[in-house]
Formats: sequence, C-alpha cells, structure tokens
Amino acid sequence: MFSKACEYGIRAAVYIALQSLDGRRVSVNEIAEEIDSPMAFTAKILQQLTKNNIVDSVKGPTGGFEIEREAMDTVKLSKIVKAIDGDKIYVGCGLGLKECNADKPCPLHDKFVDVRSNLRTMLQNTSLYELATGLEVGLTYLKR
Amino acid sequence: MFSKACEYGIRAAVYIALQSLDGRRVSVNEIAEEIDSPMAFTAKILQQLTKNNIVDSVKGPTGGFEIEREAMDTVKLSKIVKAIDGDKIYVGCGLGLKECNADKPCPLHDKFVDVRSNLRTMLQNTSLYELATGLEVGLTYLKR
DNA sequence: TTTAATTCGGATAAATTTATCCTTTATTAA
DNA sequence: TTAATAAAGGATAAATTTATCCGAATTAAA
Repeated sequence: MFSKACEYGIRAAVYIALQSLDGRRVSVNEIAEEIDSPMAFTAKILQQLTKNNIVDSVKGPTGGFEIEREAMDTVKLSKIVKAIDGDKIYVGCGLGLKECNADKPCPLHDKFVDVRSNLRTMLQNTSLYELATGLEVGLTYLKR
Repeated sequence: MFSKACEYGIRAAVYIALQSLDGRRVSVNEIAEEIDSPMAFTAKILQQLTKNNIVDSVKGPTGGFEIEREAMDTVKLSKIVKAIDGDKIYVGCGLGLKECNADKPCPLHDKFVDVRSNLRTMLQNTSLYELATGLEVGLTYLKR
C-alpha cells in the first residue's frame, strides 16, 4: 500500500508529534530507535518531511525534530503520503493504465474508485494529533 | 497498490477471459500486445497464473492460454492478487509493524482495517467474468 | 573560540522488482 | 518423422527502492 519510506515517514512523524506534546525535541537516532527503523534511511526521509514543512528541524546540539502543536492538527496523513509517495495512490489506475478515466474506464475503474476514495478520505481526515494522542493515552503502539 | 506484475496479471487474465468467451486461445505475444505489457515479463506472470490454476495453458502450435467459462465465475480478483503479490495487502499493518493487531494496534490500525476490508471485499466479489463482459459490451477498455 | 552534537547533502551499496534473452520441452501439422 | 510453433524454465540485466556511509554546515555549550 505505502512504500517502506512512507511507512517510516508516518511512524516518525507520529513519534515526533507525540514527543512534541511533551515539549521534547528528538534526534534521528532516538526516532529510529523508537520506531524501529533504519537510522540513515530514516534521516533521509526526515529531510523530505522537513522540506515539505511537515516537521521542523533544528541543527546543532540540543537540535532535532519537532512539530508545532498547531501543525499537528493541520498536517493530515495525506500530506505525508503525498510528500513521500507522491499522488499515485490517489490518481493512478488500479490496473496501471495511463488512459483510464470515467470516460474510458478500465474494467476495474468504478470499483477501484470506491476503494480509493475511501482511502483518500481516511488520509485526508486523519491528523497527526489524533494519531499521537492515541499513543499518548496508551490506546495504540508504534514499535515493532 | 498492486505491483506491476500484478497489474499485468490481472489485465492478462481479463483479456484471456474475454477471448475465451469467443472460443479463442491466445498466445503470450498477442496478450502482451493487446494489454500493452512487456512480452517476456508477461510470459513469466502467465506461468504463475497457470501454476495457480487461474488460467490454462497449452503448448505447441495452436497452443496458448485460455480460461474455462466456469472458471471465469469462480476466479475472483483476490485469487490473482494472492497468486502474484501474496497476501500482504490483506494481512499486513498499514505502517509496516510486525506486531500490529486488534490487541496492540498501531495508531492507524482501526482506520486502516476499514479501508482494507473494503478492498478485500471488492477483490473477493469481483469475478473475471464480470470484468470480461464489461469489456465485451464496450463499457470498459484494457489498452493503455 | 574551540569542541561536540546534530541535521544536511552527496555518493554509493544492497536488495528487490521489473524486464530480457536463450535454451528446453511439448505438441501440432505437414 | 520432421519442422514449426508455443509455453516453461533458467540465467542474467536494468531499474527502482531501500539502506549505508561520510564529509560539510550549523549551532549550542564549555
């Protein structure tokens, strides 16, 4: 469904949000450890998230990643997925056809549109805050 | 969503079904041309479909691929997807966690279960016959 | 002002997926 | 029985994704 990079990206963002709720800024090192992801690769993905203004980064000692409380509400999963995997999950044809649309639909088009709009709606309506607070309260888990 | 291999596999199966409705057996060559896919790669995928009893193959002159009328009903998309991509699309965690389940859910678990069961239901309820007849009647298209 | 901690950015490597090529096997028809 | 046709199977190559490494830039604190 999502690429590995995107999975790590979402997990990282959620973890950063969780820690930011406590006013803690976190390093790549800590993030990778806590979300159980490869460190250097995670660093690359965090660069993308930073460039896309999904998280904030600060260099130097005491530096690291954080997310402002407000951004936790405005940043939806859709933004993260788009930043990392692009929009193919929203736009493309389920069977990989270039010229598939309502006018000239592939055999799966209509059924696929349903499933995908379901997914899109879910991603567009799910904020980082929502995910982070689930973790905070102990309802959900991130590691392994 | 699906791998390229799986996209080609579905398209190939639908095309074979369509031609089998006319009593025509088709070669890899024709299939690849008609569904606009790389020939040799498509041949590999057809081997998988054959091994999984999704299509029938016949060697030698006048040989090729075909699907029995009955199989067009019993073969659902889910079977093709499972044969090529495995069951990760049904089973795995959206965030790639190994130990994610209802007991110890990842932050996205519940929302993801919804989307995915939607997809699973769709794949389990969609037969090759349904897809092939859409094409036959000119409601849908397969190429490009 | 130096040192150390941290992100950033480029280069490269490993793994996986996608794709091609070629030989073998089966089978039909001449 | 032979020649031709088509799938099967193995080896390999190309492309993409995943992952690592290392030096540069930034910055806080000693």
